[in-house]
Amino acid sequence: MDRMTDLASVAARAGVSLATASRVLSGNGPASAASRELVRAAAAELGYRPHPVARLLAQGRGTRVVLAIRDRRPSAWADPFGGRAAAGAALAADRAGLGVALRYLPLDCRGRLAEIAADRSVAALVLAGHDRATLEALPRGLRVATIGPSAGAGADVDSAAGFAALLRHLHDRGRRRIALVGGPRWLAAAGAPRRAYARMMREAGLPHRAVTGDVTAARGRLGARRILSRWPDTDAIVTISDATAAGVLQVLAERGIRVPDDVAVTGFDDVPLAGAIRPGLTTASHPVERIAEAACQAALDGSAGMRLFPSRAVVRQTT
Amino acid sequence: MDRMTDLASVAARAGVSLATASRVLSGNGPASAASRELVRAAAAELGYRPHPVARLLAQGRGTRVVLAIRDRRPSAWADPFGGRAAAGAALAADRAGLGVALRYLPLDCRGRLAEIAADRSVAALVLAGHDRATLEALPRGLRVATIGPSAGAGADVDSAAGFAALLRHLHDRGRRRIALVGGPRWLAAAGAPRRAYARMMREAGLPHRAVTGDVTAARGRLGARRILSRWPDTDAIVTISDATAAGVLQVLAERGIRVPDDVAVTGFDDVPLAGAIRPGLTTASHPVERIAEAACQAALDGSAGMRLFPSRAVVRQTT
DNA sequence: CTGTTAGCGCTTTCAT
DNA sequence: ATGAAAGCGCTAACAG
Repeated sequence: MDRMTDLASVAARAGVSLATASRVLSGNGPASAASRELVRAAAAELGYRPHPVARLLAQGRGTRVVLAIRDRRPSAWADPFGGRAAAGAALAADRAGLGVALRYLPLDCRGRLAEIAADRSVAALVLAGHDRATLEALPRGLRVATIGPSAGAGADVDSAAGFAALLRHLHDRGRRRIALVGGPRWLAAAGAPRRAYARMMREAGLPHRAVTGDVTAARGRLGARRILSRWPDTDAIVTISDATAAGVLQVLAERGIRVPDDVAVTGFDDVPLAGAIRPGLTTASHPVERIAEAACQAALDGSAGMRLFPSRAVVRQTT
Repeated sequence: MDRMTDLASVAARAGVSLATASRVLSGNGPASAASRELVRAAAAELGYRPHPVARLLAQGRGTRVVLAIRDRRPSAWADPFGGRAAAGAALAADRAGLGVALRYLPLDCRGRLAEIAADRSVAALVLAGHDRATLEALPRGLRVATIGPSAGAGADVDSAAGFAALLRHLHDRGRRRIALVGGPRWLAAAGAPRRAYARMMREAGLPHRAVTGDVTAARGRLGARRILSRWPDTDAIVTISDATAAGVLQVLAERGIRVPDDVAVTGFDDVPLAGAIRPGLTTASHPVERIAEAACQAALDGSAGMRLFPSRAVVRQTT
């Protein structure tokens, strides 16, 4: 591969200094219309391509954004959510000439965060699954955005609203004994649904029937069994993940309980197969890629403020 | 944030030259045990962290690996496969101090490939969905690995074997009139299953019954209807994606055709919900993350040779 | 508005 | 085995 043309060649060809060429091509600093024209032309003729790495080094900025998920399970990236987030972030990073790296963070992640901050190849950090304490332990001097609630910059999905919409839908359909297979405390994403459920039940004067699950079908089965034995007259079961809902559906089918006639069921997330199975799973869909994209963008821009994305209820046949 | 220690400080503290410090810390070039010890100690005491960007610039290498998928649909990244591949690649890239950028490539992608090659921030390209012509159009002087068949470096899933295993399983269960909902020509990943099907049917002396679909439930429904009207005595339907299989299952259910008693069905890929629904979908599972990881690694190492990963049949209740 | 000149932090010849 | 010095390609003060 023959040597690629550099800024110096462009400057020479345009008859201006290196600095001027840099100014017009990078868009920073002043430049007369005349030289701007000259430099542009020279760059085009020479097929000049800036060298992002050199630029970043000179500016002291990093080359990649780290997308980190804090979770109890080291396999957290295997969740359907993980891949979608990675894809969204990588798309956004690409627009900035950067790349994204994935990291898994244990629940206690102070050390890891410090490591990330010390890595000068890191341009920004996008954090998911954090709690209050994590946010406070965030090293200063590191561009950060969050996926999920936080005071700083980032993006989030309004899962409280989405979950509430699902509950309201059930209520409208006449369901009054609604049970929840919620998530464990450490699962940050499960907090909003749990609170939305508690609030709705309280306000509507309905009984609070919650058991703890996670995001697997196995725990969905377990949850359903517990619910049916503790509250046999339950007429709806809401869950925090589609897989959990699928587990619930299994138990219901085994026991000859009709869905949605006897018991309605809802999932959460709208994974690929949710709409393809029969009965189609009522759930809420989340623009995960766009959320990750927005968070990535926010981290890079250093813009403060949270952007909230909708959690849209998708009514199918299980309700 | 106070200024971070650089190599010069380490060298000074160790009482050696910058060059020597560089040699021991980067592991390239000779160094006496004595100075090695000195430099290591100094680095540790100072909490020295190398600056990856500077290193990469000095070496003239890029900072990110581009993961590009060639497809007819610009939305290709939204496939379940996309996110998993992105996650795997980002994990591998991270280990090398790099990041991953995602690109969509149209079927005719020569221009795009040239662009990628001209971008000096690109350390390597991992290509998926390519065909023969694409491989030949690959710009020289660019580290490349493929996900999918190729003569060079990369990783692939042995989907021919996986699909054949599924067919053999059906045959063992006594199925003799097996129909295929295949993929369109342009969908590279559909080639191996199609050929495996054609070959198996021929060798077993069974009738060849194939219709064209894609990776959606809608085309699965359409495919199933076509198959049932053209070959009403079909006793098994194999597909190239779980969503397609789900579509097939819908049509079968609508018509009161029992699964697997009357007709067996198989999917392909083992998406998250495949095992959670009832009847559980028989399919083949693919270590997509590990494949992307291996391809990424291969591209960065510049190591030639393809690594083949198994496509493992997962028998559940639809067969 | 423009040119000169130092860096950015590390690698890598080239002598010694 | 080691050191001096020349880059890698670009940006950003600083003068003018």
